Order: sequence, then C-alpha cells, then structure tokens
Amino acid sequence: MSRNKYPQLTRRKIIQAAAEEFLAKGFTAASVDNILQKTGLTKGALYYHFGTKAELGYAVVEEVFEGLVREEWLEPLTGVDDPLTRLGELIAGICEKPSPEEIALGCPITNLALEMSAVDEGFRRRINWVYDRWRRGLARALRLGQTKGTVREDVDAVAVATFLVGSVSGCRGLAKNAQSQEILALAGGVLRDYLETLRPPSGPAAGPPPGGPTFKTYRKTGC
Amino acid sequence: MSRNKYPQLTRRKIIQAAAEEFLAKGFTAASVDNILQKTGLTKGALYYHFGTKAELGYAVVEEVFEGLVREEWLEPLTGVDDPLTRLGELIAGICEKPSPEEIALGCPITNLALEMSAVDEGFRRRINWVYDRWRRGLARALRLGQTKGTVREDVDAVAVATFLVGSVSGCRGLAKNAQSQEILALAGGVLRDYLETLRPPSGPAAGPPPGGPTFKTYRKTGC
Amino acid sequence: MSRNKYPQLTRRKIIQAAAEEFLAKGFTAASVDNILQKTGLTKGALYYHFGTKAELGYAVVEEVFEGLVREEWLEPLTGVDDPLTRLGELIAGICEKPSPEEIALGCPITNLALEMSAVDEGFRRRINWVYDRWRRGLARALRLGQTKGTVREDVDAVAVATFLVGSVSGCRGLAKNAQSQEILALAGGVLRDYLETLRPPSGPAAGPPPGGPTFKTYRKTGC
Amino acid sequence: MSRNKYPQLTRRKIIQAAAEEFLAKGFTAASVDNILQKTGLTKGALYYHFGTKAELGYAVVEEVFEGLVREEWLEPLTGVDDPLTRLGELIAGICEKPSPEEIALGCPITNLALEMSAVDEGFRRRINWVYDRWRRGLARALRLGQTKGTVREDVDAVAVATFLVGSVSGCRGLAKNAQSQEILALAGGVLRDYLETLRPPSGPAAGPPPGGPTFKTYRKTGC
DNA sequence: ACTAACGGGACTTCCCGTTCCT
DNA sequence: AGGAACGGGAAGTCCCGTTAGT
Repeated sequence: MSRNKYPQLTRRKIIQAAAEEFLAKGFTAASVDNILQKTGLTKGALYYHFGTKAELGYAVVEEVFEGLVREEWLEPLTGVDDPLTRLGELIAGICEKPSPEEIALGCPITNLALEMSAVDEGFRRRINWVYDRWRRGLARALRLGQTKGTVREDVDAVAVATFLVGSVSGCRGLAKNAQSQEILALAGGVLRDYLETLRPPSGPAAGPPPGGPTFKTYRKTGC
Repeated sequence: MSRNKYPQLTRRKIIQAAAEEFLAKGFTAASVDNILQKTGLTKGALYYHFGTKAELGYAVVEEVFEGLVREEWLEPLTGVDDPLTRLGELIAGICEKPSPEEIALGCPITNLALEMSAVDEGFRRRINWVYDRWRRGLARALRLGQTKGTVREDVDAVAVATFLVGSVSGCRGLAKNAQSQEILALAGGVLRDYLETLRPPSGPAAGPPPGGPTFKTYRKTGC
Repeated sequence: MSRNKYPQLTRRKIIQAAAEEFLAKGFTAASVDNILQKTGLTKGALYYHFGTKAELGYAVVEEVFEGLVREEWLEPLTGVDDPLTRLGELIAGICEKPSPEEIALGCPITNLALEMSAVDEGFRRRINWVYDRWRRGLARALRLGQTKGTVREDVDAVAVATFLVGSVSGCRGLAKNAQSQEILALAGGVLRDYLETLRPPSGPAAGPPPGGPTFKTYRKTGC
Repeated sequence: MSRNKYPQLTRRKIIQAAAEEFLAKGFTAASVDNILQKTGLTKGALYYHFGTKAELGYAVVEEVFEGLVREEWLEPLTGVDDPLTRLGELIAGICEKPSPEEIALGCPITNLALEMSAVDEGFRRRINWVYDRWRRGLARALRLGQTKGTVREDVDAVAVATFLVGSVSGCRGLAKNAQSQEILALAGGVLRDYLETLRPPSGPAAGPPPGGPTFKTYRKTGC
C-alpha cells in the first residue's frame, strides 16, 4: 500500500464520520468499526492518526464542535452594535426554523457534555473550553452593546451569557426528547421576550422587527 | 439461602442501584453486573423482575426519576398563591446550595434524555411523560398565580413553564460540565431576575425577599 | 395453593407441550420456559414430575413418540394377511397426502434420534427401543405374509423391515429439508414399486390397486 | 505473536474444527469456544472470518459437507457405464466396512438437515443445494446406464435417485441410533438387492460380483 | 500511511435448576 | 402438587486495540 499524499485529508474524513456517529448514537454507543465503514478506511488509519477512541472524541470536540459554536454564535455577533436584536435572530433561527435533524439530535456539545463530562476528564476539559468560548463571546457582545447603549448598563454580562448558553442548550434538549418543534418555538419565544427585558428603558425599543430575513445567513448546522 | 418473602423489596433494591449507576455512568456505559454487585443479587433476580437492561431503565425513569421531579418541583408548588416566590426559592435551593453530587452528576432525567431519546423510543416516551408532568405542574402553578393576582395576566403559562424546565436543566448541565457551583449560581440568579419580570406591574413588587430560609425544606436530591 | 386432584393430567399436559416443542425446535434448542408457558404451569410443576429436562425428553419418547409408531404402523398391520398391500397403503398415506406440518417437521423420532443419540445415552436407548418395536412389528407382519403366501419365502423379513424403517424415515427427512411434497411422493412411489418385488412370482400379482381409499383410516399424525 | 500470512489457512482450520464439533454435538449444542480451543485461535479470528455462528455453519455445509458428497458419491460415478454395480460397491463400502466413527456419528448432512432445516432457512437452502447435487449426480449416472444398456429403460432415474439418497441417509441414521454395524449391513444388503432389480431382464445379469475390492479406493470419510 | 488479520476481553441474554411456601 | 423468586453459569456477540507487512 503506497503512502497517501494527503494524510490530513484522511484525518478529516475520520473526524467527520466520527462526529456524525457521536451525534447520532453518543460516544459510548458509537462503534469504531461503524465510523470506519462510513469512510471506507480501516483500523490502521484510525490508530495511526489517533491512538485511541477517546482521542478521536477529543479531536471531534476541538475541531468540529468548537467550529459549530463559532460559526453559529460567535461570528454573527462580532462587532454588532445591537447584540440583543442579533441574538433574537439567532435564537429564532434555531427555534423557529430548525431542520428535522436538529430537532431529532439536539445540540452536539451538550449531548457529549452530559454523557461524558462526569466520566472522562479529558472530554470535560475540552468541552468546557468550548463552552467558555461560547459564554465569553456572548458576554463580549453584550458588553459592546452596553458601550453602544443598546443594552442596559446594570446587567451582568457574564451571568446573562451563562444563562443564555444554558437555556438554549437546555431547551434544545427538551425539544429533542419531545421530538417537537413547537416546544422549541414556545421556549424560544419566551427567551426572546426575556432578551427585550435587557434593553435600556427609554429610546427606540428595538431594532428591526424580529424574525427578519437577515438571520438566515448565519444558520449552518449545529449549535 | 432463604427465599425472600418481599419480592418488591428486591425489585426496589435493583432499581435503586440501577438509578445510581445510570446517573453516574449513563445507561449505555452502565454494567448490569455492577448493578447486581451493589445489591448482592444475581442475574436470576434481575431476569425475573425485568428481563432486559432496557426494561430496567424504563422502570428507573418511571419509578425513580419521576418521583424526583414530583418531590422537588410539583409538591412544593401545589396550592401556592405566589408561585413566583416559591419558584425562586426552589431555584435558589438548587443553584445556590447544591450538594457536590448534584453538581458533579447534573439532572438525572436530562442526562438520560440526551443520551437515549434519539436511540430508544421506549426511553423517549417515558422521559417525555416525566417532562410533561413537570411542565404541566409548573404551568398549573403559574395559572393559579394569575388567578390570585401574583402573576401577570398576559404571560403564556405553558410557554413559560416549558422555558423554565429547559433553562433549569440546561443550566445544570452547564454547571455539571464546568464542575462549578459558581456558574450554577450565576445562571440561577439571572433566572430568578427573569421570574420577577412576570409579576404584575403595580402593587407590592414581591413577596418575601428572595433566598429566604423557607425553601430549604423542599430540597431532597435530584431534579 | 391447593393440591391438584389430578396430577397425572398435569403431567400429560407438560409432556404434550414438550413433544410439540421438541418436534418444532429439537431438544437442545427447546426451552423449558417455553414449554411451561404453553401449559400455563411453572417450574415447580415440571420439576415435581420430572426432575430434569432430559427426563422430560425420555418421557416424551416413551409415552408420545412410541404411540405414534404404534398407531401409524403396528396396529394397522396386526393380523393382516397381505402385508405388502397394507404397507403400500400406509406409505401412500404418508407420502402422497401428508399434512403441511408433516412435511415441515418430518418424523419425530428420527429427528430426536439424529440429534441426541450420539450425545445422550438415555435418549439413544429409549429411541432404540421404539425403533426396535417398529422393526419387529414390520418383520412379524412380513412373516405372517410369508405364512399366508402373500410374501416370497426367500425374503429376510428382519432385513427388509430394517430397510423399510430406514428408508421411510430417511425419505421423510429428505422431503422435510426440501419442504417439498413432490419429493416425498417420488421416493414413496419407488418404495412401493420395491414392495411389489417381494411378492411371490406366480399367483395373484397384488391385492387391491394401490392408492385405494382404505388406507386413509390409518393416518393420524406422526411417524 | 506472528501474524499469519495465509489467512485462508486459518479459515480452513476453523471450518474443519467446526465441522467436527457440529458432527459430534449438533449445531445448537456445539460451542464456539470449544471450536476455537481446538484451533488455538480466539474470538477475534472467528469474528473476522465469519461474524456469526450461523455463518460458520453455512460455510461448513458449503465447503466441507458438499465435498464429502462429491468425493463419496459423485466422482466415483462419473462416466461409469455400469452405475448399478458401482453403486452397489459404494453402498457396500459404507454399510459393510464403516469406521466406528461413521456408525457413531451418522451422515453429517442428514444430521444437520434434520436439526436445522425447520428452524433456520439459511441452513435449509444450503443443505438443499447439497442434496440436490447428490440426487442429480445419481440421476445422471443412472441415465448414462440406460444409454449403455446397463439400466432398465423404464426406471424413473430422478425418482430412484431421490429414493436412494433418502434410503442411504435414513439407514445410516438408524444404525447410528442402534450403534450397530449389523443393522447397517442388513439394510445395505436389501438396498443392494433392490438395485439388482433395476437391471435389464436379459443379458449378463451383473458386472463383477458385488463386494469386490475395487470400491475401497472410493471410501474417505463421510456421506 | 494504511491494510488485513487477529488477540482478548466484557457485556447482555437466557437457560436450567432449586428452594421456600402454600 | 405446584407457584413464585432467585442462584449461578455459559454462550454468542461485539468491540477496542495491535501487529506484520507494504
């Protein structure tokens, strides 16, 4: 067998297939052989690149799930003057127009977090790193809003960011179990109402009307 | 070896041990042998009472996890005139004085929900039944508050109840992964602030000051 | 629980259910619990009457399968002056008008014989006892025919009887595997042709034409 | 531990050991661990080559038992002008000089057929394929004899072939249960007498005297 | 850099039998 | 005479990881 000229491509293929399996079945129930069958590769390829099933899982967290958070939440919020409006759009995108898979499978990181964090410290740390970036991104956006006057001065940006991450992932879990988009929409509506609470009392109540078309560009797949 | 005169007691012992294992390791990773070892019983007893690991899991959901929700959330709220104050106390109890285990292991039903609902329809249905009771209990309490004038008339009780269940379980998951009580306290504080939003505009803003001593009596273990 | 007034009836029920299970799945693959489920009884009843699965099997051989041979082969042949004609009718009954079950399941004793005789001496002896009665019954009938002049004097009655038992059970096994009545009819026709070979050269070639209606009365279920 | 360069050899070893176990204990009662212990291999090897106990059984039928029929019956009969004589020799070889194992264990395919054909369609089809080759081989030999004038024109070659397969396997089963070579010899003698019936009336009654020394070269092991 | 072949173990299932009790 | 509860073990499946080779 000749040397592959693009080993990183092989690595990517394995990680992608693994991410799908972990999302669908969870880490423990996922089978290494299944993952490899999807790629057409064999054990040797996997254990050359990773060495262990857990390390493969770590790579999925760091290189796939982190990216989902960044694309879905962090990038759409960077440099936005009115973060509450934008957050409302993002939440609407997830809660009101989810794909069937998003409902059925829920939030990838949260699934992994609840399954593995109490069992495997390596997972816990890496997932925590993703969550931290998520929370900090939201907090930074909120603080920028405070600077611009679109967010009340007295809100604790970090606390609210933490709450938002928890709420969003929790409500997605609820909807996953119920397999119901309506439940997701219900909870999403309340969450958006809550966000309006954070605006300064006077001045223009809100930005553009919620549910506008702009948010669509931010939707991709996952978190 | 004397035959047991109280087979239901044996059944309870197995279910209890299983609940602990499932909570600690998840359903898939839990081992039947471990569960039995905790009880001192053998395969024969389990096969007689349950027949399958999945059926054992179903019984845990129906007979243990449902009870946690009922004791922690439903019973403390029945017949309460001012549900927002009481909800604040309950949330404070979970978020500000959690036991180390509660932080480390998170919310039992939510763990199982995210692990199994996409894989096993039997689990999904039973967990959904628990979640429904939870949501309906909160909604009923909020409606009673509306009758008594302690909750704003224009709030959608079912939507808020759904959001509360999602938020609480989501924030507990976040704290579980971070293994941090502070994060839980942070999110809990925001959630309680949100609850104050739901009170009628005029009149006495709130009941007793939040975080009062009364709520301690409602804390037990789990959800 | 009060004493049953007719324990022998319980015993019969178990044996009957066991006979069906053994015939359908074989002895090893048959499950004691399945057998009991058919009867509505429990382990206590079975192990009161039998003590072991093997002993239950022995009883089935002795009390059920032996009866099939007797009813199907021995009784129809007792005191018959022209055994070849009668044998032809019996064979025709099995080979040309078998019930679907008879084709699907084959000959009960032969099934058990091939499965168990090399493994369990207890089975082998009892099955051998049944086979011996079968063979002796045929041999006696043939000898009576020789006395009456309907069977050639120079045929070895025991040898032919042995061959007949082997051929019939073998051809039924072949048809069972092929799940084909035609194969059974094919082989049966040849066997009946062979029987004609055993008649004395001169004199009336045969009795009534083969395939006559009389044989129907001899058919019951099994061997 | 050196990796095997000839995996087909490993495969053969497993199949051979399995064939012996299945022949000795039957398929259901045979233990995978026992089979592997005979070969010195482990679960991994079996799972790689077969994946399932049933698939191993299928391979045994297709690659071992089929070969027995071919070597014992088909090859000795190909291109033979006087098939009845040759058949007599083959039957004599099995019935008059069987090895102790042949008596004790009986005909491999027939054992499997009676045990599995009513339970597992995969077995039934494959065993039926073997039986069909057997029957067709005999029928072809008989037709060639008819061409050469050594077999009567009016015999139905397929029917007689079917009957022969059934009789031989049935008589072997009878002898297996009785654990008696005499019974086998008895039935074999009758079968050979029957074969003589199929010769054309006039002309040289038979070829070489039955029981001649030539048949010994065809004996191998099984069917 | 990757394949084919295999090691070795753990898990659930399921089964036969036993004992206390009525 | 028989029901209910449980003991204890073995079997098949499947899975993760490793090594010899290329």
